[in-house]
Amino acid sequence: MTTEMLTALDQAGVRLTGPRRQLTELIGRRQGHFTAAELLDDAERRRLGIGRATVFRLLELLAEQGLVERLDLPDGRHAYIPCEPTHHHHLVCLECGSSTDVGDCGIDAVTAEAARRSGFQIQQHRLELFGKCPACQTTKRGKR
Amino acid sequence: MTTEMLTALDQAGVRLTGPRRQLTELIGRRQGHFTAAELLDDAERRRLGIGRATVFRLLELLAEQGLVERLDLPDGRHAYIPCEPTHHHHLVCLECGSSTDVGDCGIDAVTAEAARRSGFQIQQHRLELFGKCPACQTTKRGKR
DNA sequence: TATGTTTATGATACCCAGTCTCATCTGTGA
DNA sequence: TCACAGATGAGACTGGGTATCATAAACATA
Repeated sequence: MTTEMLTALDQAGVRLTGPRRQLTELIGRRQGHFTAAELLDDAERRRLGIGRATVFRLLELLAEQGLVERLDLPDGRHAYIPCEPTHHHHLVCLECGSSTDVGDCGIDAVTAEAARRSGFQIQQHRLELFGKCPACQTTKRGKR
Repeated sequence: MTTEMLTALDQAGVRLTGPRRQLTELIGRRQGHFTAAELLDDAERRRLGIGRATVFRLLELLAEQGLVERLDLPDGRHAYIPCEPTHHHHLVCLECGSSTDVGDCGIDAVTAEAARRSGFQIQQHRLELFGKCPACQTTKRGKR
């Protein structure tokens, strides 16, 4: 995944700097969603000397490329989640934080129906699903 | 709407204080979504002497009662929107900020399908639709 | 391989939304 | 009208994110 991100950044015409390589590496090691603060912690723990601003700048870049998405957790926190740059929705496990992407699942019909009822022209939508992943269902306890 | 909010607050067993009456009044005057800062501005402009904390406390209270909902706008800002305390979704006009509630529109089928594909147990979902309301479609320009 | 330009960087100050604390005030039930 | 739990405002604080700016590093070119 790290390599995917790096090639995507390269194609976007930005420089492949040390900090960017290291941070994508760290993102690759994480599974599930993570907050900017967690990523920054990772970097500090390894004494990479990477600044706050650089972390946010990279996340913004990755978000622009659709390689990462900002997520609003039900508890109000913000998280980032690595993903494929196609339109999709996230299914987030509230216990362990892991997530899966799901494709359309018929959401277009829903937006069309809402548009019909309201007269709105719908330009974008956001659907986030929260629950319990298969692993956490069987273990009865979250991994984290 | 102001009265609805007040009776709901009363039934929730909290006190109907001056600041709460004034703030629900201000919320009633606004149409569409508003940010906490805007509400605070309203209060300051009228020299009501209402503190930041009180505004946030009231919004939290109203949110608990389902009379107001927190919304994450596409630009990342947070807004609040007055609404009925039943499960529904919001359709928000990106031009004038007005909004409508829409009922289920078949979203349950979508979440069921996503659950089937992923194996997740879905506990909650959030669907937000953004677009252009009928009025803004005809005027070609936003009201705000 | 050296160079020069352009982009990225880290430090730090800052901004904004929201929360916490605490002494004071006020709604409300008796 | 009184007593007191609950609400208030001021202001400090937190946490996520941005702006600024002098310095450093990537990389196209020679």
